Amino acid sequence: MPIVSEEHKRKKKRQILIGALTCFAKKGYEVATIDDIVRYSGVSKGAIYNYFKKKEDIYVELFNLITKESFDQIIEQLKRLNSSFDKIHSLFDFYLEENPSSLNLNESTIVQLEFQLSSSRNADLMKILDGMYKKANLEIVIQVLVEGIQAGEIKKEINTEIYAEIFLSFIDGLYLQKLLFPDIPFKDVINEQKLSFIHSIKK
Amino acid sequence: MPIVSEEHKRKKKRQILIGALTCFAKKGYEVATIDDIVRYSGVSKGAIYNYFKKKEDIYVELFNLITKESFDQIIEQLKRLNSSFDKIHSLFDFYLEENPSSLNLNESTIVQLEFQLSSSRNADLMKILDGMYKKANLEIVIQVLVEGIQAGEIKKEINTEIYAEIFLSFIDGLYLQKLLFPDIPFKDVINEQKLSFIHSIKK
Amino acid sequence: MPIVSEEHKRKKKRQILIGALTCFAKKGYEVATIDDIVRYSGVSKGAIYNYFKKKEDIYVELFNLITKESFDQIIEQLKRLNSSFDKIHSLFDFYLEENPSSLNLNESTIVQLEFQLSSSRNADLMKILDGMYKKANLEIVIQVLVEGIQAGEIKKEINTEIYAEIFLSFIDGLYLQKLLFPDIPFKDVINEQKLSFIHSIKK
Amino acid sequence: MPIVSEEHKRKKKRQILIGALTCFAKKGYEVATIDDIVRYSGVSKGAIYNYFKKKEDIYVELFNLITKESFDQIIEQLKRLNSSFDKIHSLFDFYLEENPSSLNLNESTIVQLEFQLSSSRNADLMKILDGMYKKANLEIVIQVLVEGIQAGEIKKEINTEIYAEIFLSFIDGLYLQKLLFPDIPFKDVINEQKLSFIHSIKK
DNA sequence: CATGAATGAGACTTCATTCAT
DNA sequence: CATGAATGAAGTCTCATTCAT
Repeated sequence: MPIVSEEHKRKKKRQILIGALTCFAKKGYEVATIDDIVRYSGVSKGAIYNYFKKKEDIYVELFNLITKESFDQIIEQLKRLNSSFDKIHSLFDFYLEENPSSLNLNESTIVQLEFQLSSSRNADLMKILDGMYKKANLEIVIQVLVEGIQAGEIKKEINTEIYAEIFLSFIDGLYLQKLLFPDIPFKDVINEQKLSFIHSIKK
Repeated sequence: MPIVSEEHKRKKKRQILIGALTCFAKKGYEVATIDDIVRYSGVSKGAIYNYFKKKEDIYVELFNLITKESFDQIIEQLKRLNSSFDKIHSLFDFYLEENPSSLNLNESTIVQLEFQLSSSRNADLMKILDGMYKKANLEIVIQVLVEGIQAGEIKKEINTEIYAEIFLSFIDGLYLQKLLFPDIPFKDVINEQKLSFIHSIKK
Repeated sequence: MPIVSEEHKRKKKRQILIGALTCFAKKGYEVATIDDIVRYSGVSKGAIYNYFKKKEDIYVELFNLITKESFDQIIEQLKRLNSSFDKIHSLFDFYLEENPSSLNLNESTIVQLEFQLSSSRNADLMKILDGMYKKANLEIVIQVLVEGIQAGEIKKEINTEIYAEIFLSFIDGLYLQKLLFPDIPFKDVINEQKLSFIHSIKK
Repeated sequence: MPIVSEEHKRKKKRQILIGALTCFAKKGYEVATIDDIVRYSGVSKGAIYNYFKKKEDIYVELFNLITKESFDQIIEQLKRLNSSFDKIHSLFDFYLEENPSSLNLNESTIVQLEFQLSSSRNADLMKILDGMYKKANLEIVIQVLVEGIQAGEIKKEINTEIYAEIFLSFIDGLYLQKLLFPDIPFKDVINEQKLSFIHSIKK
């Protein structure tokens, strides 16, 4: 099989990462074993170590993948909208609806949450998260708010960073709540907060 | 008749739990070892196993302890206040300020977050969390809102559960954000969201 | 069993080292496994790691032990002799006769040879060997020669370091030859070289 | 008829062996990996396994190669000399000077030493070494001594085998010492031993 | 023949738990 | 009850060897 295309390599890596996603989501990074990933990805142990030098690297690359894919999707989604408020609606909705990514949203979410926790204890992970996350999340929201101000739709007095933080805190927290209490009517919770949020920033 | 007093036992258990709190906060439940707890608590390994049957039991009891102490404190704090809005202010502030508990707040917070994540993967933990957490958090907020409605300070149309969820999601998320970006002006973020929140429910 | 005497600990360590000696001698450091050492020492895997942080540490401590024991024995043996030539005879004989140490001489020899080879490839090992070996071997021989000069038995023109090197090279090489060709009459080889050596340095 | 010429095969094999020589010298047989050999030889892993059935075979053939080349060189060198003492001088000098072989002497030396150690633990290797080494080394020295006796230059009472052993022990040991203490003035050590040796056998 | 991706046995090491003292 | 040495299952990772292309 050797002398294999770059394409093949990328596919194999993705196959491993998707297997790892399920494992890490189900059991958590520490508890999930390489053998679990072997089982879920269908890739042999040796092959996994051809693509990743150590378990942690799988974790990091998986986080990058998840973040990048959701980032791309948000960007795509926002491009199609004009009004800032539509965009804000869209942001609120984004994180909580199934989307067409090949990555399972629930799995991605829990892995992302755990990665964030891990990062708070590990300087190396933190650096990665800092680079990825800030761009991928904080900046997007700030950008939407800034555009809204420029378009005269949003009050210019508001501190965009603070409102972006409010938004992200709410979303992150909602993820957690959803994990814990799957039965709560999250749609309604989102809608109420959405209104509240928009009301606070609307001109 | 026990050979050592119940009092002594309780003290020893607490000593272990406080050591464990630091360990779990610093490294996470899976990575922290019993030997770490030995080091941090000053209690020998054998003794630890006299008080707890397994590592997980330490985790569960620690979570109970943290939850109970913060619960007691909140209740205490709320009792001293009359207006519903004062209580809501107080709730917002509670989680983010140092408080007089013997338990370190930052440590408690990260352990609680991790426990919640663990719960979402482990039915046994989930049952414990379900019992504790709902009471200790959701119900408190709902209770404050209900009292506010009865006192005529808060709109009676609002769905108290939804607003309690909004509150908790925001707080949980803020915890995470704080772990990740310790430099952000959280006081301001809280104040803005506080205003937003109160505005939405005020009569 | 805990709260155990230092004596007990030293014994256990020695038990492990003696097991390791056999394993390393039989298979070589790289090929011998921790499980081999478990089998030969009768000490469980976990216990071994209570006494040694890693496999290499066993190797190093074993080398130290072998070196120290043979050093002590040589010193003891030399102390009982007066004439320099008796001492030189004794040195030649020392390495090739069974001695009363609890350590098997053949095993010790091959482990020492391998350790020397390893050292030439590993700076850390080299440092250890440099400290131990030089003192333990080169210095002893030089000392005997210097005393012989002072006593007027040995020519004062000779370079003691060079003759010590000749002696050690011969002995080291003889070890190797003995491993390879156990049937050769080593006693005779030693005797001839002994005469030759003494002749060269005798006043 | 073979698809590639025997000549090509021999060249490729030699290329692999020379790469392996560097690897085994640098890291030792056990620690050096096939991938190391791939890197150093520039021959792909699959190709290596076309020419050698297993790693050990590379080791054995490498040892054969080294031994044969040095054997040929010594023979060549000795042929040009007449006096037995010149030959003995030449033998002493041979092992410690750079020579025109394509094989690096230092690398060859350490690989040879390690191979000898390995042999003492492995009957298969021992058989190979027994065949090669005895011819290549012991016999050469004996032959020179015998010729010296016949030529009336060397005492006829000496046991040639014993003196050959003395010579080889000294050389082997000197190799080891050189690895361990590269700074020692080996030229002087050799010269002294040379004189000693010749003095003992001279008529 | 050449290539290098794939395989999995097996190495080292850690750590929750037990138990002799 | 307290202690910490002992245990061994189980995890991560390496690497000789195979084999599809």
